[in-house]
Amino acid sequence: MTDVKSRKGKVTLQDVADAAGVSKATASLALRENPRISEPTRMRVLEAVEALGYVYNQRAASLRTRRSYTIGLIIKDVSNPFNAELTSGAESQLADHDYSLVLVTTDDDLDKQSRMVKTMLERDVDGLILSPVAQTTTASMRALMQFCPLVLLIPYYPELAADCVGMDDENGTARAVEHLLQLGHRRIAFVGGFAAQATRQRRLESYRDTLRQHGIAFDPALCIASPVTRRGGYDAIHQLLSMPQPPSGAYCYSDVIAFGVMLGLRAAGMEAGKDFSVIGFDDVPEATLWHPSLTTVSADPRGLGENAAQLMLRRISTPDAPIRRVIMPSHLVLRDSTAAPVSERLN
Amino acid sequence: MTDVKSRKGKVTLQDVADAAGVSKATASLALRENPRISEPTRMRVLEAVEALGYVYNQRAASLRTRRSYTIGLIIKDVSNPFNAELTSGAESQLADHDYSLVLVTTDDDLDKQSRMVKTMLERDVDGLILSPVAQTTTASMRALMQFCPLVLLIPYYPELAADCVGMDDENGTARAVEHLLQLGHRRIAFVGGFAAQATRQRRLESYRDTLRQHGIAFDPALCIASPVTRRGGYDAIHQLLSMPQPPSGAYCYSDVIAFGVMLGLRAAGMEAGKDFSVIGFDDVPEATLWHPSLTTVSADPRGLGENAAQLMLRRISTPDAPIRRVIMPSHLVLRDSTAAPVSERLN
DNA sequence: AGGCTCGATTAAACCGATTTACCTGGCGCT
DNA sequence: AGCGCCAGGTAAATCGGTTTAATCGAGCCT
Repeated sequence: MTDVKSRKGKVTLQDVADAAGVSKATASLALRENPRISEPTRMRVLEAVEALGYVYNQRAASLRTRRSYTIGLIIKDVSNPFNAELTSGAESQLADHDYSLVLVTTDDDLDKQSRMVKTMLERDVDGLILSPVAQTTTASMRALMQFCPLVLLIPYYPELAADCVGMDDENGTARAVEHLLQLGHRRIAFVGGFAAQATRQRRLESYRDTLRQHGIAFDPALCIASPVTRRGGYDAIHQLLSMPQPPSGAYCYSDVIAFGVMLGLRAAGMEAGKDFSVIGFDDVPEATLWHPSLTTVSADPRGLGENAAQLMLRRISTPDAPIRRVIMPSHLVLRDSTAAPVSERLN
Repeated sequence: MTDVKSRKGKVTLQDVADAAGVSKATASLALRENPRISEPTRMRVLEAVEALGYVYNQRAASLRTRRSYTIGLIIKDVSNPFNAELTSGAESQLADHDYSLVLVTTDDDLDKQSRMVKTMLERDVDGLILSPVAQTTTASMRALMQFCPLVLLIPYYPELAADCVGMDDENGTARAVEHLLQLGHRRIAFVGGFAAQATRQRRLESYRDTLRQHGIAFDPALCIASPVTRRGGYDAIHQLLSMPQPPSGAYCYSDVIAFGVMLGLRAAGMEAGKDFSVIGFDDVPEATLWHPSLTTVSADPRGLGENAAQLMLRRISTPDAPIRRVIMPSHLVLRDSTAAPVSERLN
């Protein structure tokens, strides 16, 4: 019986070579299936590997090959379902190509982001997929690109020549707002997020444009900023309902916000899809399951992660390929949280 | 202006040493704050680092130091909220100690798990946190432990001398079943999971014991196996409701299953917390938000991840420390999905 | 002046692989 | 016999750090 644990240190390629009666170089070439090594010799090496329980040391190899087969993913937080799906998509895509995912989170803190980026560079990842926190400067990202391939996630920076994958915020927003308009809503709130967020700016602009195209004036009082949490949505709807002329529907910055809004409605004795219409953004898995189920803009977070990984792999294999920006299509998923406004039905 | 990108290859420690007019050894020692290097010299090195934009290569260093500051986390799937929380807890705990998390998933497939374990060993992680798929043999885990420190997650193996963190399935289950009994339920189903799962075996046993202690015979027909998905719960409740003597409540293997059961009830024109009682396990964030909110055994997934990371860090710093098994306490969270059975209320 | 200590620095070995350039023995050909 | 060529293999350099043992000069003592 071959006892592996009896060896104090790890088994190295040199040990394998010795056992097979060849040189280290030959052992290396044999394992990498180089045709210069004859079949019988290769077999002897393979047997030695088996007998000694050798495990290849990718880390040592990477020093020479300059490939770590490791990609860093920097996001704000894994526990939220959108990011969890995104991570899952990226991980599986990378695993399919023998890359590993190093996951770090920033807690939406610029300082922590800087530290984490530094850590990743020191870990010598082959590339970095980054979902930058709001305050990240384009200059710092440009600097980062000099150190390793970079793929940007979600809030995309048009002025930065970097691969990125974002969502079609404009189209999704337009569909959502149009849906509410067609149902007969005239006072439609925009709920959640903060002004600094680039994504929110695009959606807000699109919301405003869509309203204007339908001859409705933009009312800043209907636009509520809030943290992207259920609590944020909960508080926002409370504020909206206590207005002299409350809205009859809300387009929310994210599903999470929309859930909060729905909870707030319930607390106020109202129900989404009956007394008030709610639309979210993201289409997280729970959206189907809420009661009522949530009408939302479907954003396919897993697809985002997969695409980001693919862009990264492409960039690594063809460093000089032209910049590619992937805009993931988003579409409105009609469910039960939207209906004609009460006033309309009374007529 | 110091132009970093103009350098073709990366800036190496040798470059720094040259710029500072010292040897590579001195530069290395200076950066690691070795007291043997005088302060003025250290300053010169630091300036050179700054001027050249040097980034430390942890990977190269690890070859000599035998520390990669990297921990592998192998779970079935990140997209489910329980695992997402767990991952988040582990990641933040590791990051606090300057370790990075390499995340891989197995899709609950033994074969993929083997491949991933191998990949992690080749990547030379300092330790492995593993949530083994059901069919994993103790022998294979024992073998694995000879290669790197191992912390086991969730389904713990009492016969294996390994650090592990699990949940108090017995106590949680007993509380859940007792709650239903106290409400007056007599026919209580056990829903979800497959017989091969060690965790399920423990819960099932505890369910049976609790019933017996209260003088209720175990009815195998009330025990439904199913995949751990919403669909699984949905189908199971359908099957249960079509029995001649259907149960009046169900203790579910996980919240996800419980959600499926609630959906199935709704599809059958019934409502949890009114016509039927449902208890879950895990207390995922959505549990609060369902309508009705879910009574469930709270399992603190984030705490599990944090504890696993802590065990790993401890094992690395003190390799000979005695084995530690952490059992996370679980307690019943009463919400709205449980109530006295209809029959009881008619009396 | 010679011997000693001590603090600061460095040369060189090392970690575990890859890769290049070189070596060697046998074969075919003239 | 002499030559070139080729298949198969290897020595040694390399990647970018760490670490040990040696060096070196200055200061102190007698």
